Amino acid sequence: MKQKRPKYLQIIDAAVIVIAENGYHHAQVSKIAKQAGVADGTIYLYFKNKEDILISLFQEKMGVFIEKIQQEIAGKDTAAEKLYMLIEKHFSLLAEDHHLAVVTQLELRQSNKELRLRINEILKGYLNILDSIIQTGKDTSEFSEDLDARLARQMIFGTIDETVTTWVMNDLKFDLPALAGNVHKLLINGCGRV
Amino acid sequence: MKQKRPKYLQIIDAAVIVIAENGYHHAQVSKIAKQAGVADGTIYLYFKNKEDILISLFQEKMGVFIEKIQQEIAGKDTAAEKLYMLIEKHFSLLAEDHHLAVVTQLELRQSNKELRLRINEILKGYLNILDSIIQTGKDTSEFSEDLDARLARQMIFGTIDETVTTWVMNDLKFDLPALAGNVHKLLINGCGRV
Amino acid sequence: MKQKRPKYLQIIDAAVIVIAENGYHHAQVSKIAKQAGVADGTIYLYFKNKEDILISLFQEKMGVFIEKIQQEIAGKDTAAEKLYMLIEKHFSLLAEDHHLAVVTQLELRQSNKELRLRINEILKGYLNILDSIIQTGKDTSEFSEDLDARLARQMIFGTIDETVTTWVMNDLKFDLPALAGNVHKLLINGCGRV
Amino acid sequence: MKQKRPKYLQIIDAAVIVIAENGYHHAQVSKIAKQAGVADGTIYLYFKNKEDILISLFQEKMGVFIEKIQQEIAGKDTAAEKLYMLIEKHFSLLAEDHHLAVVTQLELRQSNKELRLRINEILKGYLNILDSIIQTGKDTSEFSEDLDARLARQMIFGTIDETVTTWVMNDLKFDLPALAGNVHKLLINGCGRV
DNA sequence: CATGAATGAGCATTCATTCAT
DNA sequence: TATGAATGAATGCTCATTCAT
Repeated sequence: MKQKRPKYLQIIDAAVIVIAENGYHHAQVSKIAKQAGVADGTIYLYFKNKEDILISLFQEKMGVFIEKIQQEIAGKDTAAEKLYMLIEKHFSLLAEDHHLAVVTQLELRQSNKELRLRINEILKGYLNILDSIIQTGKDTSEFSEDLDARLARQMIFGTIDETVTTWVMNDLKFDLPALAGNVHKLLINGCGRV
Repeated sequence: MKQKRPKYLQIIDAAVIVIAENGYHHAQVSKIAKQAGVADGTIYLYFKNKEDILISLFQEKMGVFIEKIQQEIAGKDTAAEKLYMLIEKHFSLLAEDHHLAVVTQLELRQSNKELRLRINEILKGYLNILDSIIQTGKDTSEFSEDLDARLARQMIFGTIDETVTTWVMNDLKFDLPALAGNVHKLLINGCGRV
Repeated sequence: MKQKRPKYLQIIDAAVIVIAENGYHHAQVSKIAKQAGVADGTIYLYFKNKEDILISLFQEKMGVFIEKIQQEIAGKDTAAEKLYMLIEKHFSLLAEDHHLAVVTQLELRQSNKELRLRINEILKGYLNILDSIIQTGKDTSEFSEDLDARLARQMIFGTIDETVTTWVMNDLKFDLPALAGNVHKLLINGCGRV
Repeated sequence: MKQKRPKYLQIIDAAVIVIAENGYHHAQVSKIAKQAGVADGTIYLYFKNKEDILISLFQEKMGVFIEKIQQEIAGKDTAAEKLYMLIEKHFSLLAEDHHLAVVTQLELRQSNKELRLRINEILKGYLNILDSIIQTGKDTSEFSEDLDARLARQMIFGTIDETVTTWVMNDLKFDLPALAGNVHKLLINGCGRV
């Protein structure tokens, strides 16, 4: 598996740094190669093309992201508790890695539609977690049973995503994890029984 | 009336079509000119450069968008009614103009950070409407008085935007305006008293 | 005759100013029109094309230049005196009109070979004066009778021209007319009997 | 030896040919690349931009030019002899390379002021040789001790340059090196004691 | 005579990808 | 595996000139 070779991750980490510091459109393959300490041609021994670097980057980072969140919510029983842990972890993981935050919220969105669709594919792992939380909420009667699961998922994801994007657009100045409580309250209200 | 600058709007409308059909990165100035039925050089009699076309496009279309929404909500008294009209109009206006929907949800987001910041500036007009609805809700006690206005705005905008983007990403297949009622219920719950 | 119409000279004077201030390659027809206070299209009622403006400019200004120099040297009897007056007048006329100096020494030389050949045609009037001075010198035995007239003319013209160009390249800082005496001495030596 | 950068000289030689044959303003980078037998992009591995090609061209060719002239005059004792060798070599070197003659006398002068200033910088090496010859002349009492060195340099350079330009403008038809003797006589007279 | 909106040909430069070593 | 020199397609913008009014 290519993931096991050290240069694979080395190049992905270099890509995150180069994209965060130079922006998506100025992140040339040669810059990534230099940052990774390899020759330009070496990139193509580990990735099919430039797009493959970006896909793999998102896949790799999102994989870790999802895994950590799942660990956090595994021990919780209620949907409310699970949702809180998800929001809190989502915010704190990005607050800990500014480069990654910039890359996922701003830069990677400048890619074309095709790449965005493939990124959406990867995102499904995250959305599945949301679906399972919503289902939990219905099972425990925390949420209304006729709650539209897809819309609820869009509300939760849209709200979290918009909040993070606003934070990044504001140059990561305010304390993102501190908002977890209020965001959680809003979303629980939205999903809850009236 | 804008009849005095027919070519200006002619070029903007051409840009929407060309970007929607070819994607942001393949929307060459010459294609826009051909679509508008003018010479390449004519573009530069009305716009400073290519970026100026995009800014102006967003400004022009968003201006009409905001105006129509404001007309809809002006006659309503409660925050709930205002919010419903906003969601319904937002969805139906985009459902009526698929080209514009694709351009604003997908293509224009591929622009660089600078352009994105200028687009955000223009978006503030829309966000101001949201703020005034939230304020109305607090005044009428529909919403909790300690509701965090900024987060509420992010939830409303994030949810609506995510819903529209999902619709566009699904090739505009499902009935977007039909979702207005459920989205409204979710958001009102979220903002409401517990 | 087109020369009699006031706008003809108005446009030529505007061209001198615009070229001097913006450089040959940034002297657009529209700038010249604006400086002359006429519409772009009006230029083409008086000149065939842009090149015609430049040719006419040189012709018009060089005509006055030659006339004034001829008046100065007409009353002198010796070649030495005539040459001195020519040098002195050449220097002082350009020192009096910095715009014209910049245009003839620097900017007009950036034109293509064809235009340069036509400018050379016009310059022949000036070179004829030099030839007549050299002939005078031979007649009066001031100059050696086997002096190569063409080379002598090139030496005189080359030296004067190089001196003026050096002055312009040095931003017209030093006192050009003050050099007339020394330049004259050098050239008279060069042409003179050994 | 410059064998280490064969493509560098290859491109410069191609540029001389392309500019001589097409004129400065029609010497596109792609034409130079094709003439040099490399891809367009390869040009930019060796030169910063198009202007850099022209600067380097002049530098490279003028460097060789100056070196050869210095070798010629090194063995001579008198200013007169040195000046003769300089003129003769200057004429014969250009007579041997018509392309280079056209490029330096006509085409490169069509560049903008900035480029011309940089060319003047490079020319200083040549002018320094003239200065040293003039100094030699003063030392040996061949030249008047109160000869204005700067004007003398301008006379020598102006005369030689004007002669070469006239030759180029006449389509290199007459025998340039054959003029060396007469030009030399004129200049020595000009600088000499009366 | 005068206007000025409209035209459209022309070109330097970047950068993802390849391949001989 | 690893290198890095070489490739070549692709595009926004300017400005001299025209012509309907």
